[in-house]
Amino acid sequence: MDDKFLKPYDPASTETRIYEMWEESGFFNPDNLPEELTAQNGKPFTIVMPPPNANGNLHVGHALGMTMEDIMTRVKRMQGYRALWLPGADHAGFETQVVYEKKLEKEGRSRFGMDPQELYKEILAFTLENKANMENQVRSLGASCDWTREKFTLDPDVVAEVQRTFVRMFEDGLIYRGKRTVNWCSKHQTSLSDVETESVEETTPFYTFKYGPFDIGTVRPETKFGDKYVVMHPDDARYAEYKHGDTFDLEWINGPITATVIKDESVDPAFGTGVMTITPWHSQVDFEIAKRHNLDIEQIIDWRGKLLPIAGEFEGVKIIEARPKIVEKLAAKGLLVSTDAAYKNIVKRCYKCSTIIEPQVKDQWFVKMAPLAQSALESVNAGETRFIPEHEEKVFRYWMENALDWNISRQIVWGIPIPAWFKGEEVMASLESPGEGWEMDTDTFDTWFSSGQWPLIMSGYPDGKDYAQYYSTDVMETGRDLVFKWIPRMVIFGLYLGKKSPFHTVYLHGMVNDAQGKKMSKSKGNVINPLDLTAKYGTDALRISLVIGNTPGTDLAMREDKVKGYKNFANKIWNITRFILENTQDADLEAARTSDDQSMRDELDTVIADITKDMDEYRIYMAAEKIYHYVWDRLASEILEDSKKVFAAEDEEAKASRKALLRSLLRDALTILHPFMPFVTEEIWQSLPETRGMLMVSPWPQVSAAATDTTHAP
RNA sequence: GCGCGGUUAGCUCAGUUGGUAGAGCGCGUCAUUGACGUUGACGAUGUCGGGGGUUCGAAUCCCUCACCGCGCACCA
Repeated sequence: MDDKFLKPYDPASTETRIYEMWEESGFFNPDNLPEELTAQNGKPFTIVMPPPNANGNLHVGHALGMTMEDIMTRVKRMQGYRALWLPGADHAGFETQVVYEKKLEKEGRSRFGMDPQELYKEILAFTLENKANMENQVRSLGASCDWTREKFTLDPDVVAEVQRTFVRMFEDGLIYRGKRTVNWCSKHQTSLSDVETESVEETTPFYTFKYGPFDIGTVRPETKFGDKYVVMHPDDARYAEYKHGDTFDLEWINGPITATVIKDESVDPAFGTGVMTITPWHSQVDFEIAKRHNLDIEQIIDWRGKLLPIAGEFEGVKIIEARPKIVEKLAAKGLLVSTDAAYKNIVKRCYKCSTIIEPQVKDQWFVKMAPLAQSALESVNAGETRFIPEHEEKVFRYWMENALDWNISRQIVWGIPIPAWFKGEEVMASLESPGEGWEMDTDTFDTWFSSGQWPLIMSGYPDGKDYAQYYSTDVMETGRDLVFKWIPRMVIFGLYLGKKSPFHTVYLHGMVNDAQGKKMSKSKGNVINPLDLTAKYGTDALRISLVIGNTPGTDLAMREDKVKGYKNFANKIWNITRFILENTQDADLEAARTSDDQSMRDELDTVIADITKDMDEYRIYMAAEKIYHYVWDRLASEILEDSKKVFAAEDEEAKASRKALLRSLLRDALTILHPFMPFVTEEIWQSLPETRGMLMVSPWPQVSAAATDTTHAP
């Protein structure tokens, strides 16, 4: 017996060595798997790793995802599949640019005024450094992914493919240039998609002003300078005397103006006075009304959030400061009818800096979502994509049924350039310049535009050697929060480009919260760093503590004492091995089995069959718990205790039988535990006299048909 | 307002097609020079959110109410 078993299990001196052995073996690449392993099955099994953002450290949510994906991959590999887990890294456009801008701020610098190319180079250097760091963190979690196939979203071939998709969609009429209302962040100076904003309910005073013969309500007096249309429902009897197109003169903020009556069915007669004025440039709804009636659309607020010359004396004032002054002025003119100070409304804010989003009208590229969403729904209806947990499918459907056209233009440098060209009013989508006088778009793609194509690109689309074999992929394992941000986009692109749903199963894990179940956040100071935990308790302990009791889609409260408990479990396995090796030095592994021992062997077979089924059905949390119980409560507490009596007695046949049995149980227990706790199990495997090669590529135990039939409880 | 989820032991949560409630941690008692004190044995604590229904039988299926969490939202 190896002397190392005389001391407690030491993850620190084990994990790096074991990982290097695995990585050097080449078995993370399914093309290299031993023939005798893949002979029984040989089918591909593919998981695409959600590419972590290369702009910082992994958080504990990453640790959960990586663990789940690694478990699925390892089980399939041991079952003889050509298991391929494809790692990647995301440049994470806006996210990374925000991180970098914060860094610049700390250094007293600003992106504005910097040469864009210089800024790009700086962020690239920053990202590449973080990317290497991130990759090592993924390794330290034990991830058995194929690094030889790793891609970065800014690799030249990826960029080229994403740009080709844009051109193709433009040619197919699925992408258009539109002058439309966008979510504008005046701090970050870019438009944002709807999923990059958050809506917060806030108390904002609701003012009612006299507007000629009408009373009109607003929470945004600062936008009212250009309001020259007054809108009401066509069937509102109170205003029947006013006809669509009537004009009238009135006294307004900066003097007399002429206003026009507009009748539009979108106005709710029950809200306020049933009359409103509109500011089409700074409101989505107003913009739609203006378009329906072909009305003038005028910008009031500039891109920095300051009032334009139309505001007269208020020109150049920040809107937040202008508001009370405008109310004051209207009140002085006797035009303020009432103020409801307790009014609650929804304010949209930038999800990164919480700056209030200013709707602005801007020329941007939009993806026409309706036909794409329709195909995604049809695919799900046809059962081509299955959600775990099932109820998440409803969330997916809701998004697909309500998908608005998607703004993919970002006014930031850190991203994939949009291959679009302008010449006067002319617009072209093309990888090359269409000719003289054409200027390329300076905008970059929304990151989801590239990450939406990730399963395709990672599996070699359109003509890579892997593509036919590994697309579509098997499982997409990711966080529940991405069910409407990322999943729909992957399905859409997968169907559009690859003609198949990009994965047959979507496994969504819940969010990892703190011990009290509260969301982790830097401001609360309750963030748990997974690497602190692995350093303290070992990676295996962290992995299995993230898995046991964690049902898909349900949030997990991360408690350090739980990790500590599973560190004890890793050591328990270590000591089980010590006991067995100490007592079976002279074992004949082929010794005849007593009937007692045969029934113990059958019992493990039943457990194996049971957890194999759990794994097939993605009940990973349950499989893990069953193995844990078998190893600790049955094997250690009962079978080992019983064995002490057998060894102390005189029955030589029983002793010989038991010795062989214990070795057999240990080997299979290590095997089924390996996907969950790969390091300690591999380390022990390497020390068993009867084993050859690596546990990582040892076959998953085969059990008899009788054991497989677990439906008939005794 | 719409949607989704949750409500089970002090805490965090399981409970796979309905068959008299489980785990970990915590708590209590006892044991142990033992493979392991990073241990073992035993134990206590639950009207399974409330109400109604279906059923021989409901934590589990249906209806309803309450509360908590999350997401979405172009009511000025």
